Amino acid sequence: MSYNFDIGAFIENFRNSCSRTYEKTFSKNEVVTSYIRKRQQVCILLEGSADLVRYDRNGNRIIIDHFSKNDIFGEVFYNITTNNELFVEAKQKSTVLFYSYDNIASNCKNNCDFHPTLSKYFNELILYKITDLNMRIELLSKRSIREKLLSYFNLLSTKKFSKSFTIPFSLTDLADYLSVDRSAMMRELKLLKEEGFITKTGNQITLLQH
Amino acid sequence: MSYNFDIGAFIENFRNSCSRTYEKTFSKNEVVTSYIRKRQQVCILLEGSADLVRYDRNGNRIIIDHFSKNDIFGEVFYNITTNNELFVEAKQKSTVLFYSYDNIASNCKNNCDFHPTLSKYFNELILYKITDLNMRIELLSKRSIREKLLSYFNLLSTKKFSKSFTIPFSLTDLADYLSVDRSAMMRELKLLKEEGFITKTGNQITLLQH
DNA sequence: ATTTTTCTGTTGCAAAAACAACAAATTATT
DNA sequence: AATAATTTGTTGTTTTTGCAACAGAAAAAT
Repeated sequence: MSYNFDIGAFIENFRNSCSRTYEKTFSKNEVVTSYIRKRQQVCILLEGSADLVRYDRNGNRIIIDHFSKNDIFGEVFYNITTNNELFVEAKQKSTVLFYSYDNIASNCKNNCDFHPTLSKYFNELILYKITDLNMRIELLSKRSIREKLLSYFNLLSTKKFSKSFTIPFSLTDLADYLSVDRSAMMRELKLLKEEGFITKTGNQITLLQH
Repeated sequence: MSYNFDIGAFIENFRNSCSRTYEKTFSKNEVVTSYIRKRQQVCILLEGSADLVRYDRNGNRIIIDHFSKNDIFGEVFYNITTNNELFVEAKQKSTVLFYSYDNIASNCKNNCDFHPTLSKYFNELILYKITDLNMRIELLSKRSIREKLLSYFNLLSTKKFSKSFTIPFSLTDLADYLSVDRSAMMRELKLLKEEGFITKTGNQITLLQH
């Protein structure tokens, strides 16, 4: 995600200005938070990467969302309707800033610099989140693995302003993200290479004009 | 969508209090708006129903989102990254209230009652929108037509607090919404009936304990 | 009231995806 | 540095889905 304003710089400056926020660091595979009951927790990923995942009855893991630096997440964004619990899992050593939505919506009583400013940016933050979710829906609504892969690659390419880019996942996780079988996806990747759509070295992809 | 506050009543009271908003009525299949370039347009559906749709190269129609009374939509929520144009199409006679996001984010210079109040509720509105999008992602990430159907039915059932409910789509549109082939979906519906998961009379579905 | 259009329901067949199982390569861990 | 664990890559087989084509029902238009 990239914003019109420099949220990274903003957070750097303000992260310690209110005692009602706190930071915590998580190691790989640790559960950052789980979405169970309605809490007012909002989280910003300061460093590292994390996934929002669900495990269904069949034991399939679904990566609902993937977060990287400066992404915002939390239960406020996700009214639970299903019985299944959702987890945010750190994919590597990650630092997360926690704060309460109450202190954004109403005013933080602490008279701090942090919350009013965040408040001001909060709208823009969630509009970007919506854009992100819409893109995800567009990906998932593609009818074949090939189309999903190519759409996703185009997306990454557009973000990087380059025909070459790195997949921010392991291929195993990419399959869960696109909600397809991993081996079927591998087969399709192979075909895309053979048919001259892409080149691939490890997680580095280059889109070719076909 | 249902909100904690009565947005319907709010809109009824305030819709005419600012000259910077306007209403328009559309007949069935008319294009309400299209998402092309970055405009500040926000829309609320006062009456009727409408779909956000896209047509891809293969001529497939994808129903990206489905709107009913009091739903909010507009380009602000959707940064266009693909080349494809998006349309909002009225599914029946519909009335839409248009206003500008500028008048929410900054203050409306008109000194009206409408915009400040909307401002206040806007956060909650978009948080509900996010919840909706997340549910959609959960549906689309289901790996089979059967799972998609059952998840969607469970959702409708939960919303209505009843095992019986009406599909708010034609079956043709439902297939586009779940992003599956219509005939394959019909086949699966038939199997679900035969195997005692559901009963179905027209668009009325009842979930049975299996 | 009749015609036209859209929607529902079905089916055979082809194509695509999932499942399963395994070897090789890479990355973590001790 | 050696071992364990995870990820990548591959392929045969089964299952599911998409495609195509059509008839009947329902809804909309004239």
